[in-house]
Amino acid sequence: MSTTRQAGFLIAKINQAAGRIFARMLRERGIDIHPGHGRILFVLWQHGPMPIHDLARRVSLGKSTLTNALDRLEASGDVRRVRSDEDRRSITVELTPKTAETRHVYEDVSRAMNEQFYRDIPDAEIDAFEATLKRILQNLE
Amino acid sequence: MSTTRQAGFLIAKINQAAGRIFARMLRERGIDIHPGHGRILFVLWQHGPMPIHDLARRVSLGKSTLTNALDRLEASGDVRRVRSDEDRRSITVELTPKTAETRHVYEDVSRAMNEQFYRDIPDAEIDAFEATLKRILQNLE
DNA sequence: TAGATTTTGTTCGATATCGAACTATACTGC
DNA sequence: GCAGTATAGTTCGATATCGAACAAAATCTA
Repeated sequence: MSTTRQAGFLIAKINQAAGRIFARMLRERGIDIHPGHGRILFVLWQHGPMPIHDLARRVSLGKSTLTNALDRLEASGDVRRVRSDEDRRSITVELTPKTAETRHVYEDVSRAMNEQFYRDIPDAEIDAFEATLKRILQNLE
Repeated sequence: MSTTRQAGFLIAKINQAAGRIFARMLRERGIDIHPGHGRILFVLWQHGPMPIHDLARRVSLGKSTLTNALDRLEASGDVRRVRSDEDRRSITVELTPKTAETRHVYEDVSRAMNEQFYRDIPDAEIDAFEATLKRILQNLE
């Protein structure tokens, strides 16, 4: 493997920069959501209610991070925790109606973010790029 | 821009997962360096001493984050802060000889990390991928 | 050259993230 | 069924990261 390979470094930089920009955009629109929490809502919007351990896997955050984040999202009225009947250990996380409003703003900002992200990059290159991202993600899981 | 675009989300996930793996690998080899601090050392190894504001730009971390991280790296004897003579506001950060030892381990781990990252992905695809990463980084700066 | 502006770094308070240890519940093999 | 193991979440302590406000030094402008 060549020493010129530096994907981890580049991705970390991009993530820092993109996270700052994304948080600022949301803040300017009156939504005070940290990117990590945004990812949680995003997954729940996409896939519906799910237990915490599934959620942790899908957003790639540690369990204890989820506990903390869900405490906060529950206090602000965005999600609910429901203990499962089949498995009394498991807790299902579901969105409240309140989040339907923020969803539009979140998606607008995501779109704007993507536009900046991919400015002047041809569609074919973007497709290839995202395909590689998915392969890398599989390699890490 | 299609709604199927989700680079930010994928990159955030990859960054979380890769960061955890990277930190664990370093810890197992007796080096207790958080990925963020590792990036700082990496840049200094690559480019030599530089003022804090340049460093912040190159690692894509906020100024106040750098202050904190450098306090820690200075306390552990890895870096030194030297106030510049030409510009009395500016502080140059330089590595101490101590870090020469950790550099080998860090580079070994980076290599191992890259291998896992890019497992089963052809070289041509990797080259294209990293080229796109660089373009995206420019779009965010 | 004096006052305004810009740049550099720090301080401060708030929050996110992690791993290790823990509790409670479920499963498994005998 | 019972002892041992595995799994789901939480708690706890340590650390990273951020933005806003600040202080000090340099630069610009009139």
